[in-house]
Amino acid sequence: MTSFPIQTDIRNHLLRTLCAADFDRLRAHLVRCSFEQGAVLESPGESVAAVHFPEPGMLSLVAHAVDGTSAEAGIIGPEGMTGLVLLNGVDASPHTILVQVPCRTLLIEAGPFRQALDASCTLREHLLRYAQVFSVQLAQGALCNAQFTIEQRLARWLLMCHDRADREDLPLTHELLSQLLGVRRAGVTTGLRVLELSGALKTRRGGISIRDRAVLRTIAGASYGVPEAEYARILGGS
Amino acid sequence: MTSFPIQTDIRNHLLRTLCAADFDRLRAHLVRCSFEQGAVLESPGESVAAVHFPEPGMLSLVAHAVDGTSAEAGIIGPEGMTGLVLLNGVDASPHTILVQVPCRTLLIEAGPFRQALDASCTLREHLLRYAQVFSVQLAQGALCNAQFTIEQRLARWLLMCHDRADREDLPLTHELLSQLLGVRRAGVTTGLRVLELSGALKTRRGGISIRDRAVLRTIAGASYGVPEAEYARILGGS
DNA sequence: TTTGTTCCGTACGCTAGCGGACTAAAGTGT
DNA sequence: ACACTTTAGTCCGCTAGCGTACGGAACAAA
Repeated sequence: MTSFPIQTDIRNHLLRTLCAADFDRLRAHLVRCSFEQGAVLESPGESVAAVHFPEPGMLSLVAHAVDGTSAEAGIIGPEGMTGLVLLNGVDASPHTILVQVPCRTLLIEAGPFRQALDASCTLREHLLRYAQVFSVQLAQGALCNAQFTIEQRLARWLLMCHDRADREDLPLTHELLSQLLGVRRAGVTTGLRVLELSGALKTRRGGISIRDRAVLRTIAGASYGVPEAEYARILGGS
Repeated sequence: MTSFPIQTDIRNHLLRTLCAADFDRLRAHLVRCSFEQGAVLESPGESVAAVHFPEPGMLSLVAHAVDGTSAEAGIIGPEGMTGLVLLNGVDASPHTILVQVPCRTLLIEAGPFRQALDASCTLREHLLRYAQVFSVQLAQGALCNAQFTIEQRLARWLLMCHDRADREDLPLTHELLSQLLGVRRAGVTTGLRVLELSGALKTRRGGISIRDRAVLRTIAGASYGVPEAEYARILGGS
């Protein structure tokens, strides 16, 4: 027999901060899932079958050009959800969503999700506020890609990942980071070496341990913080 | 005496494709406005007082970092609207929206806009579909800034601007373009020279005339097209 | 232990784009 | 007609980051 989750046990902030009535609306449809690194939750052009509310861990939204070049555009973790496209009344998007740091999620299928949205304005409004913050994150990512160095963008990315993964050691290869940032693999290696020399982190084969967020924030400079502040303003106190 | 606009006279695609009932809901609140280049429709942290539905012309959504560096993240024209932040139930965003190519808009104040949204699901769904396309545009912009050259990004930008402005001659200085793309002014100059030599456009002091979209598309390559296709798929036929 | 594989460090030559600056041309105001 | 401002073209030296590639280290399988 399946036991439905209890709201206060949930480690996804969006679900945690739903009012009790809205949470109960979703509760019977929520299914706990678990994903390894590399799992694909959404693919370009495919109908989104379900929405995920991640618990600690990290997902990437990856944008693709028609020639196959791609780069990460957004990051999703326990502060958010996947499937914003459904919230906007659309069935599919041209993006990929994939798991970077293994995580559990609470899944709800598209049908019941849509029904719940139709049934509750407050639920819809809650999730739309997150959609707004996420679009701020996308815009900020565009800015960073245009204006900041690899080092700064690495620092920003690691901070954002660390915020969501809730662990110090992140299982990330340089190759993976290079694809997400849209830079060379060797560029990531040298960038990470600088961060390591400054004491911000330790690198291992296949992994990075965050050691000093303050140093990372210094290096990230102005590239980090805007979406985070917006999240706190809009969804932090609820 | 003010005469309220007639739907079929309107040159904003979102308003044009509203169902008649939804349009009538907005109609009495719509006010025609006109803006020069440089006009600011939204500022960081300021409550959004009104939503604009542009007619031919072009607006930029500009993202800012905390240190003042900025770059354009999105483009809005007659296919869309400003004030998505209100649609998402939030009062203000950290972005600026400003006019790049002079245009008229149909304005509706925040209060009546919110009332109309509450009164009509179909209206809200229509506009949310645009919000989805716009977020695809933001993600694609992030990808382009990470992966494409100044020349390609210029070509993409000019195509997107031309799509919206409905005129061949665009009043744009190199300085302005450089701020939007987040590159050097001199970089724009040399980039535009290449585009001009390939016959894509003519430059004048303070302006650019689009001559050959096909050439521009060739140069833009894979950087152009994804949000446009998504718009056609989601909102084109309605 | 050996073999194969994945991942990381590094190096070399090269290019795009930067920062800064100077000049010329095109417009504007008086 | 004049001075002034804005915009555009160009150039120099420089750096970040690219493409490529090689060798070694860590790990996994046998």
